[in-house]
Amino acid sequence: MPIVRVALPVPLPQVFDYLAPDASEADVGRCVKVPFGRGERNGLIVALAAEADVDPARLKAVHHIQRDVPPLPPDWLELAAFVARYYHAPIGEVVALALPPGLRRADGVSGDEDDPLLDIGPAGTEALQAGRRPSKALALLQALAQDTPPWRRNAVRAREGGEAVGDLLRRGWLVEAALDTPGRAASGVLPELTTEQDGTVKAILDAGEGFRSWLLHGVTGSGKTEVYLRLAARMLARGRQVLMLVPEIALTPQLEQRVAQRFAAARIVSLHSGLADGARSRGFVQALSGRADIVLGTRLAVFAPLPRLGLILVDEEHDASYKQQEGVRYSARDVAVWRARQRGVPVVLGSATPSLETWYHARSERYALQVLKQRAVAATMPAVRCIDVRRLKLDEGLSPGLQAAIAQRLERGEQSLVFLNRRGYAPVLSCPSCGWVSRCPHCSANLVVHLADRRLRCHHCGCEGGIPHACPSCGDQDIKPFGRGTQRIEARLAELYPQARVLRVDRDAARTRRQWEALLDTIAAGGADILVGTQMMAKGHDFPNLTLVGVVGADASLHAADFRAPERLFQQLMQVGGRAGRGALPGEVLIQTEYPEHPLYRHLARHDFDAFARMELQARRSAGFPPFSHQAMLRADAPALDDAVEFLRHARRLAAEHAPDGLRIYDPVPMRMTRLARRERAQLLLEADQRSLLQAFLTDWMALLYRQRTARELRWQLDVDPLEV
DNA sequence: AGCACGCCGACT
DNA sequence: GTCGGCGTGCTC
Repeated sequence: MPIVRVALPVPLPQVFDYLAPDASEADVGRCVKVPFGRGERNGLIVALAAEADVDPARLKAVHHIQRDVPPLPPDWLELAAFVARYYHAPIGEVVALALPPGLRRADGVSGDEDDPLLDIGPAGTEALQAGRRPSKALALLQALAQDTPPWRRNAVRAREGGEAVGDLLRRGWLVEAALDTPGRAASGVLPELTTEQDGTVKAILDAGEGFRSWLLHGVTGSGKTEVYLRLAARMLARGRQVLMLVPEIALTPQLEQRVAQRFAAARIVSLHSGLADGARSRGFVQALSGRADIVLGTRLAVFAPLPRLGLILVDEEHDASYKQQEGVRYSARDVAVWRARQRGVPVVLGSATPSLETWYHARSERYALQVLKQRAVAATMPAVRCIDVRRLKLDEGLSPGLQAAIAQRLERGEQSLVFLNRRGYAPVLSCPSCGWVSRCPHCSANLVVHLADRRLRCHHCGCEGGIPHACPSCGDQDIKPFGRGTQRIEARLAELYPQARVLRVDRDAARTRRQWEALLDTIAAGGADILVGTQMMAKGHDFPNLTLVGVVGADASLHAADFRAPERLFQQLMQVGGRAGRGALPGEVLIQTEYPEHPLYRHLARHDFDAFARMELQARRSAGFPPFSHQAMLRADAPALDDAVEFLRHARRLAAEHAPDGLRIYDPVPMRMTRLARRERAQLLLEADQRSLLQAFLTDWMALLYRQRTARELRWQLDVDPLEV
């Protein structure tokens, strides 16, 4: 009687054995429905076993094996096992996170219908000429007629008014086109490559098909995407699949559009958490069955099964959103590199501001390096200058120099951006007479003043209330917002330049994708003169008429406790600086600072990422921080801090008993933001110079910790390679 | 994580 | 006399 080993979505570090009378080796990698406890669960068969690990009398039989979908291949199971092992997460939780929810339910997935290539048929050509009355169907047909055929059905569907695609097919306006190679470019004319781009493409292709990690370090505007597309084209032409990871959902539609335009014949699947269950399952199954040619998505797309995988691309590899910050805390970028090695394919990590880990790997020749120094678009790097604000009288945080620069842009009809990483009107409301400040009742944070909708709001737990008219503590009427956020800057700019159109771009102004796109459209259409924005503005959009970026309040990150703060600040400033002068007009970046001589700003002014990276790595080397050591963080949270700390002390004692030489165990400390949403949090840092030493220890330690019984209100989790310490 | 079992305080 | 508090233990 065959026994199957099933991974179940429970926080237990084991697999569970079941009887499966009709199971065979061909069922490994299939989803199953099994009885569990007194209920039923969906899981994944990860292996066949000859004998059960437990008393055979305890075995139950599986309820149902899902055989409508091809099983997940062995390399995928290995990938899940690796992630479970490396991040010390239960295999069942890894499987639950990697599989689309719909698929896991194992109750029939309609997924793998083909995505046919379409062209305009004779009836369509007739309809275009017939001068019919306007309709949705005709509008779509007309839009398509402006474009180069063929198109994938799904790509047509994704267009504006694309719901009419079925209608067009029924009418015969669109017909199935002949098969084509997916790597063929849609439009005959490709953008010409710069010498650098060309060299990079050649170097990566010439290195062959085997595993290799590449860092593609290209300044903003150097045309990294074009390099990705050329590489992808070659892989598609060879009949291979391409996996392309991007940081955030917000940026995927644009890229998807561009990829779809370039590779009309390719079946493109996009995978991200914003997708409905059905769409996510469909995409996953298309990848699994080998029908999808390109999988484009956010970090969870790294788990897409790809039988013909030929290349992995990780765009903006430094981006923090590749690291999951809850549950299984995996880094999609690191998993991508592992996967490339496992499958023997190249992986290209691209960034204008690489993470110092990646940059170090490239310098120490573990990764191959390709550099793009020139902007592909006809534009020079922006001039970066510090405004020393130490002896200046600021007007709501704006220096005379910055104001003059803005006024000059207004005169010339160009756009300015004031960049400030703090949304709201003011970070706190406070009473000057008794010292009361607006504190969040659930977090160790202040409530932020939002004057736009007259609310006090906690940016950490989301709780909010009205703005009091008098001090809740002493009754003084004279309570004031202290400090500055985007709303306050926006208001002051509107006063200073009444003729200008001031537009705020932050998470409050762009809460939905629709709002965000509307803002981008307004900016692109020249409907704004001055932008006030947070880091949302730093990413990937071209505003040809934007020539000035003013940076306000950056100094705060200069002396932050987190050793990665300078890295993030430099990356952010370089990214936001890259927004200036991407068209024909030269750009200027003005940084208001009290430390105009700070090396970080000096390197930034010279656009010298390498010098900054060398300096920062030197500091990390002497402090023994990553990448010169490897870290893991055990975090605990409970209603009372003492309980969290007590658990970590206990964990530390267990650790000390088993600790090998070379493992550094720090003391449990409250987290920087101790209280969050009514829970108090503490953490315990572990560090070792050798990754293998740390990993071996963690395996033993986790086994001990999983056996501990803890109070019900205490929660803990391990974070391997934590981003925030 | 769920969900049972199980043993002590204030209620129809 | 019971409803329900959460400690403890288990899930193939």
